Amino acid sequence: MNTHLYPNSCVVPTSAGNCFDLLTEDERKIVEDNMVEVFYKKGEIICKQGSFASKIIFLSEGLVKVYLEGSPKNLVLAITPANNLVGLPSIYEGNNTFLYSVSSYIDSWAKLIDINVFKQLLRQNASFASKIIDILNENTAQAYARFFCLTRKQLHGRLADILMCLSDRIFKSLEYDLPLSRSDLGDLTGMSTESVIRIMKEFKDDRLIEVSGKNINILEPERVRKISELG
Amino acid sequence: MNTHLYPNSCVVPTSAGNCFDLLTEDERKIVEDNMVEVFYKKGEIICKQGSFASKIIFLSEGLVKVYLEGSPKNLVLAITPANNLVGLPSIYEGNNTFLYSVSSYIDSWAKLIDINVFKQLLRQNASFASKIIDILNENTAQAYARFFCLTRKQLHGRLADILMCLSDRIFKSLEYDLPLSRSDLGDLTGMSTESVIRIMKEFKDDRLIEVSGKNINILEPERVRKISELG
DNA sequence: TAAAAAAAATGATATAGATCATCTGTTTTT
DNA sequence: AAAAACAGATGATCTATATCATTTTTTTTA
Repeated sequence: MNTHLYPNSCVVPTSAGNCFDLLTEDERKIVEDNMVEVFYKKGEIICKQGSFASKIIFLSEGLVKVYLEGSPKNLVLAITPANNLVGLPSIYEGNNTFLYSVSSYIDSWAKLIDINVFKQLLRQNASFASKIIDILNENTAQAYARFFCLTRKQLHGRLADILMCLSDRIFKSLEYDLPLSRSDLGDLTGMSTESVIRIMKEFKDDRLIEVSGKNINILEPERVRKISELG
Repeated sequence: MNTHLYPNSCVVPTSAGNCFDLLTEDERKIVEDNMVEVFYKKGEIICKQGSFASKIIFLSEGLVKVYLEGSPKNLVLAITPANNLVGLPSIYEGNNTFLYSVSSYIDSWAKLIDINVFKQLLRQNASFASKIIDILNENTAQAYARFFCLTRKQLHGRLADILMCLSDRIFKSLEYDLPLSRSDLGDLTGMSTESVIRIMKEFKDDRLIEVSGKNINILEPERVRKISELG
């Protein structure tokens, strides 16, 4: 048994975009009527850990990070691209506060849905509830993979994991313009900014990737993947 | 913001024991008819990560660990006492294998419920589904707390966290006979056996705890809690 | 377009915690 | 009851990675 069962841990695999298709016409109308769409500038906080959770967040455009607050360093649980739900764990009856904070990496749009309306839909529409359970389980699987990545892999593996994850799941291309700083990457991989820079340079010197400024080009995806798997 | 929002991360707070109360008489009958009760000796594997998940596990008696397999070291996600459901994430439609392995710390009894029957109940009984969502969210909150503990706290904090967690949530007493070896504790806290022993000795020398063999007595719970909070 | 601020880069140093080696008790197994 | 295996304990050493200090480059602001 090795670690190759936990690749691409930074982000949830599929989108929750179509979960509302399972609602009836009437139910969709209720959602529409109890929803506002809000714009967030790059870097803004969308929800704050510990605050009262009155909304479920559907990210319609953008890219956000989901993180636990901690001093001196936060812990990034996931990065979430467009068409995903955020804040689902706060529908748990015993806890009506946000488990985590969410902030935007880039300009983003979110639809905020009233949490009581959402809960009511869960109670009355079992196939919708079933779909939400699927999404929660996907999130759990991702969190476990990430948990494994950050606690069992070392720096090279963690950075390789993130680079491939961004390529596979966010940008869907081997070349991409990273909207994150090296310090953001450090946050994401649980390592210091300096270590990110050093290991990026190693990867560059080994001709695994090409880096110029914000542009990343993965030259040897299979070798990078190997590094991510071996930790 | 500090870490005191994530205490007691080793184990899920409440029990799932009563979730079946939300079923109708007929539904409960269906569960009974599609369930077997199995005994597991101490140390036996109850389910194996990656294997086909055909059952949901309800632990009726005992104490188990839920872990991800990894070489050279596994990652313990949670320890779960009696009256809890295990294996819920495998009800996710896209993935019918166990996300994790489960093995018993002590002799245990489990009721194995057919997964398709379970899924059918979710689809037809929305308040049952809603309760299962609550349980999943509780598990998620616990996993995040543990994630934080293992990635942000250092050894003293992690060991203090486990000792208090066992006291608060499993044994419900400041004094308890630990059914785990020092090496199990290392697994649980993500540290080496030697470090567990060394830090236990420090706690003992500081008169925070009393240790004789398997017996642990927490003399200064508030100070131990403080150490767990400060990392 | 100059000045200021932020991000990236790099070398030197420090350290938490693992690993290794060894020893002593304590259970299992034969 | 002897042998073997295991759990606990302790000191010495090693290493991955953080932290600190400084410099260079890029971006933002005035």
